[in-house]
Amino acid sequence: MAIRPQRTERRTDALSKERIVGAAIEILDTDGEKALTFRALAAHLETGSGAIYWHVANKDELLAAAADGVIARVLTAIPEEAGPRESIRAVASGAFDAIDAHPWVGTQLTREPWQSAIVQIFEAVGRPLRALGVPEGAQFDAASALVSYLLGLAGQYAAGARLLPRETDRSAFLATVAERWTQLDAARYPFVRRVATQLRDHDDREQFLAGVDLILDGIAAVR
Amino acid sequence: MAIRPQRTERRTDALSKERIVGAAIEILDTDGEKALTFRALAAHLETGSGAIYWHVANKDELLAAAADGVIARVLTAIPEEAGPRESIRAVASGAFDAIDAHPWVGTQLTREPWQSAIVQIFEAVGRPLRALGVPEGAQFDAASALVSYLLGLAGQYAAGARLLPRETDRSAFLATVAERWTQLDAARYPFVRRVATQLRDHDDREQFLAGVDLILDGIAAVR
DNA sequence: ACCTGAACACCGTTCAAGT
DNA sequence: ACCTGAACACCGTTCAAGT
Repeated sequence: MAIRPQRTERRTDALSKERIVGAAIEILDTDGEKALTFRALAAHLETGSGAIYWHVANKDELLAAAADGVIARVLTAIPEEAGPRESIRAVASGAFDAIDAHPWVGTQLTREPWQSAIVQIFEAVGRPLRALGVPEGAQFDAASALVSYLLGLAGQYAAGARLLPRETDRSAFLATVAERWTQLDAARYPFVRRVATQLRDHDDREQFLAGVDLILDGIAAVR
Repeated sequence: MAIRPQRTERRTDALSKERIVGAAIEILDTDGEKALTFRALAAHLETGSGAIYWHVANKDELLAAAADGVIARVLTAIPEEAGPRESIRAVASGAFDAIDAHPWVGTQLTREPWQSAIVQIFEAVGRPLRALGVPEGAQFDAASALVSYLLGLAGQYAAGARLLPRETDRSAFLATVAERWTQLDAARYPFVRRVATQLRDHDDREQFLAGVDLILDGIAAVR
């Protein structure tokens, strides 16, 4: 209702790590992992490719910062008040949704285990373990198992997205793989053939959370 | 004791997919992932880089074939007579050892979930589930969880190896990361700080198998 | 049918030169 | 201090030309 005064548009032309990372995320989201090059990024920011190196050490740092930004946003959105088990499930499903929305995050997370995004996830998954009654000595293994599982699925999911540029949807992709599974040698691959139809019809998110529950059940069993 | 006759060295000069994959594995093992280029491979095989494309579609296929070869060898070495749980543990530790010996396998496995090596692992891990008493409807999720976990760890392990060219050993690397963890903000990272010393002192293989047991316990609990 | 190796179309990164 | 953009040192892949 109020007529806003002509804003004296603050110039944001100056390069900064934030602007660079933001532009990188934009390119990754809209055009995919392969599209992020320093040349494309420089064009997007209307600068020279060398300028980026003034603010960012190299491409690894750029990708790590981009993944860190996405994950940090997801983790801060998780309510703290929930019980420990719900809290861990919330972290896991938050991470899943982030990777679903930004498949390149899945690729990046599996590239450097010591990067900030991983440490954040490790903390968020590990902290509730004490309240869950897991003995001190078992918490490190338990948190590592959860994080490894999450990263494994993240990697597979990202690989799928890397294959499908945009056209095919995931269910068509799964149907193709399932079809291939049914044609495997019956003597060598009885199990794979048997579950091929389940591959075709399953829901990724549900299956991911089923795995988290499996691990949580295992953790509870040890306790 | 017996004096072997002068062997009439069979000429194996002709290129073939096997020879190419064998040479690729050799380069990957001795010089690391980055060293495998078509130029290096061609030099190793004393041919032109274009010749390789007559036998192999592209680099993805080459890497998949290399990983497939390593994994197939590991899986056939596993005794069938063991109980279902021991069988799954044997597959997991076999895969771990293969990735430990050839870290590039870890990278490759996480790149294409539909590749032959993954299907082999999926089969080897899924087949014993029936004998374990897991209901038909739960076997797909259980096998997927085990494979995702394995791939997650494989990726992390490979990333570590990618970082350390050759000099530093893994324990020094873990000590460095652990040291960084102890310097994190106490309010935001209480858990990570608490387990930092465990990171430094833990055994990767033991922790990996602890995770497998955790998942197997979870699977047993559901049953 | 299979091999050769120059050429093409890219990369990430560096660095002298500018402002 | 920060930016420019050509240049460097690579890649994977293609393809005309050979045998």
